[in-house]
Amino acid sequence: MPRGLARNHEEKRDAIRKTAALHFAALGYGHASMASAAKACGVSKALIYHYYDSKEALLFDILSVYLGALVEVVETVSGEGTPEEVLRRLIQAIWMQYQDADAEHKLQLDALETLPDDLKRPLIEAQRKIVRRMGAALDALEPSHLDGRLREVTMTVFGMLNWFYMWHRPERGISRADYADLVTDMVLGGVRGLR
Amino acid sequence: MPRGLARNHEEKRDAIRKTAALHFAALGYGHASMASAAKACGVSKALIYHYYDSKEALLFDILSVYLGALVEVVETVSGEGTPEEVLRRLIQAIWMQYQDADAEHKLQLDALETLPDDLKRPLIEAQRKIVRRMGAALDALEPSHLDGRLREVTMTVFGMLNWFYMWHRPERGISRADYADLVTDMVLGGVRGLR
DNA sequence: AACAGTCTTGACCGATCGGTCGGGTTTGCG
DNA sequence: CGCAAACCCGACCGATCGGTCAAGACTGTT
Repeated sequence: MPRGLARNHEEKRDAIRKTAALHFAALGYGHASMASAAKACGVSKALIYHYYDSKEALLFDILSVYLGALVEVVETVSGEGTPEEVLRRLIQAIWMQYQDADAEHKLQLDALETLPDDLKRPLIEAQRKIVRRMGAALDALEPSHLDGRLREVTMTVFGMLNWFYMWHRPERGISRADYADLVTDMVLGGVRGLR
Repeated sequence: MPRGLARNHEEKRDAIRKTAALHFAALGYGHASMASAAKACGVSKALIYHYYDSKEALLFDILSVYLGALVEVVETVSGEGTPEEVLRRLIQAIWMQYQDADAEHKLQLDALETLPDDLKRPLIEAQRKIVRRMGAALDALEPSHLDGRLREVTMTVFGMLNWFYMWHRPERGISRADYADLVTDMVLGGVRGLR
């Protein structure tokens, strides 16, 4: 029984995953090739296939790691304090997790649909967990006020958050933390504004 | 000087543009091929190249027609009435224009960046016109209240609107018109909620 | 009727796609 | 040390990509 995995096996896999995510996000998953991704990673294409079975498997791993971390963060946000405080902490937590993961986030939006159903399913389930948590935090704000519109209101929140990377330029405009508070304030006021 | 364009030249071009937009949006622009688009249109690939110079030119025409119509609608919304009424009409107008253009809208989000700069520029300019109009409508709501945050608040509105197609299923949930009003109400309340 | 140019197609092009293969080098277990 | 498997690569594969071409059918102008 000679030789197991190299000590740095996981690190190298991590590096490929991260760099490939940046590359796929920059060029678009459909336009980016495995050859160009390999060049971006500074390794041969064959080496990527040593770590991953296929382009699809690589994409799945990128999204799976990203969404897994997001779910964990969301589910560990404490539920103490007023509903307003809980919502603010939840939005802040999601928002800080998005940081440094713009590529993975963008990839999730434009390439998740290209995965076959059996790979898509667990990722969708992770998204659902996150959405459910946000829905619960919103529902706690004004009992019975959001009846029948909880789903739609929840989605407006994710719309504000997910749209961010489409227009924000790091060098100008407000900080991420400030934007999270801005969104929280608008949601709090917006929910009260619903008649 | 024999023969000009066929009487139905424009109609056939329109049909190709519309069907290709649906096809590109369904498969993703990067994954969809001209051969598959041709099959979806029920014509040969060579015929598409009779009407369009390249895949890029086809994409540009799709986005150009779409954004052109959107700009026109946005710029003809009347400015009469209270600022709240103007905002509501503007959001309704954008929203109704999005209808039946989900494919073009989605395409704009995931493929615009793949165009070369000289083709991208006029489309970005069209987007800017729409954004400016929304910004002005928001700025009129609470003078001096949005100072320095107008850009970010404007983007939250487009986030709520643009995110819609990612989660909405036509057969369930609220109608488009109701969602437009929901967004308007949340924006009005949200802006007041900003401290 | 003759002709120029549109309309339409299937066959075809070089390039690139995702993926594989044979083989060289390295490394840990026996 | 010996050797099997991990690690790594250049070269290669069939398929498909965006795009072209030659040619037949059709049509409005002269």
